[in-house]
Amino acid sequence: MHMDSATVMVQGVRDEIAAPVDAREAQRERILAAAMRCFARSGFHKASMQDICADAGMSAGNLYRYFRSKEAIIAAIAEADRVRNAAVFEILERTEDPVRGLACLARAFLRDMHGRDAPALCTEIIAESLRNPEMRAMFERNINEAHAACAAALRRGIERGFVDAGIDVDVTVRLLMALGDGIIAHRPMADFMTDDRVDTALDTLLERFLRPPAAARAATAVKAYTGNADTLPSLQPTPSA
Amino acid sequence: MHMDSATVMVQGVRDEIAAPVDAREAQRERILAAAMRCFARSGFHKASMQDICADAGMSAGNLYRYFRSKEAIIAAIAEADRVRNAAVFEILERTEDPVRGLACLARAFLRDMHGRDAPALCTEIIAESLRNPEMRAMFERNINEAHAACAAALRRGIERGFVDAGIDVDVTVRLLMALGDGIIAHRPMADFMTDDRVDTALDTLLERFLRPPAAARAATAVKAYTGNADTLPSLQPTPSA
DNA sequence: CTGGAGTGAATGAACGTTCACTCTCATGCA
DNA sequence: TGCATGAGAGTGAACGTTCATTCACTCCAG
Repeated sequence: MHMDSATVMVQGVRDEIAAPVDAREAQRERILAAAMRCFARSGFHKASMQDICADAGMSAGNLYRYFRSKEAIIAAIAEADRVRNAAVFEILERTEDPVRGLACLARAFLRDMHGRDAPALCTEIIAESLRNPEMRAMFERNINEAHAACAAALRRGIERGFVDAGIDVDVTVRLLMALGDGIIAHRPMADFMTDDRVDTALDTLLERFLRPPAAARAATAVKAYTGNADTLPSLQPTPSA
Repeated sequence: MHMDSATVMVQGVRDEIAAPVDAREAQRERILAAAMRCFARSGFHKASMQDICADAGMSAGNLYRYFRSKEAIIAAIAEADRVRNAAVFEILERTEDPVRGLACLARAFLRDMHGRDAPALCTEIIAESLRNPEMRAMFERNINEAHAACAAALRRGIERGFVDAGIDVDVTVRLLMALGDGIIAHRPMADFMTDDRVDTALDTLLERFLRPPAAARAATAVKAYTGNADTLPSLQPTPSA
């Protein structure tokens, strides 16, 4: 935080300090990568600082020059998770039809959460959030951002006739998030949950759950979704980029 | 295990040995209850045996007379969880329409998983299953039982026209389980997720996701679901009970 | 020669587990 | 009845280990 604003303020002499700052940041990220592997392998509390040091190829004393404590490392990981997630949720703002947007987002989310480490880490963060108040505050901030983005998209979709006006938007959004986190946790334990089968089923679920019922759709002037489930959503051109 | 079969074999003289065996079992359950509180509060690895002893009102030495190790306590808790879950999934076998059966099951499941401890414990078990192979084996046995029950119910429902024949049964089942576990984890962090709002949304989701599409339904001779979402499923009379 | 990068042994606390011990009480024997 | 016996319930200090964290130290570039 301090680093970031300092960097901006001295941008004119960036060359003088960029090297050391970047080196420091690179070391921090090396430690974070090692910590994520260890935490995914053993959990926050069973993984020891010695494990992280060994994985990062670094002595304990040196590691403590970059992170004040184990808690600080955990917090940094949760924050990195938040930033990465926030990026994924921007898909919704660039998509006209929120149902297709959610399907696209789900694909991106599930692709991001592949591998051995990501699911274990994600689930560990949630489990820890249910007991550690500081972790919970962090996770809630994360999830409230995502919730706001999804809810706004759904309400926009309702106005434009893409989405059933009868749904309970807040509960629906949280149900979909719960589904996402649940899939992340369950997928590594079921080898038949391949990407394409899950994608197809999720498409069907989203289309049927969120679309206005046929009767209501017929009565609506706005033409709602009529394409097939395999088409990617048509992205709106983004004015700023 | 040994105790159980022994008890059966000497049932004629049960009075002589019933008292000590029951006392032992009562102590074991007292320890398990304490351990569940501690594990829910701090997680499997951060909760210490001293914490559990204090919560159970018992010395460390005595506790080890009832459980060989901390791992053994964790295993016993996971097993108890499995047994309790298996009971809930029997609802499906007593219900003609699996969509209503799943809605009913979801209600029972969410009611069971209330309180402060149950969600934290359930999530902790899943998180631990993603790294500890022994815990994973136990959890997979648990979930495969449930999966089989759900999948059988859905296939039966497809034959009878209650459920869309086009769904991917295995993936759909696992998606619904993921949704359930996700709700358990998310609900404590969102106070608007009240029982009735979640139940209503889940009813809608299940009805729309699983029912045959309107076109297919009209072409089917079997009359599918036509009741409203608030009605409880009509339970079939169970021949054995 | 100064200051940041990096080391690794040392520290005290806390961990899971063990063990020598006491207490209680039903039973066997006088 | 009165007493010795021993098995099971329960205790809590002690064990060796591992933990997160610290610190006196070396190294090296500028």
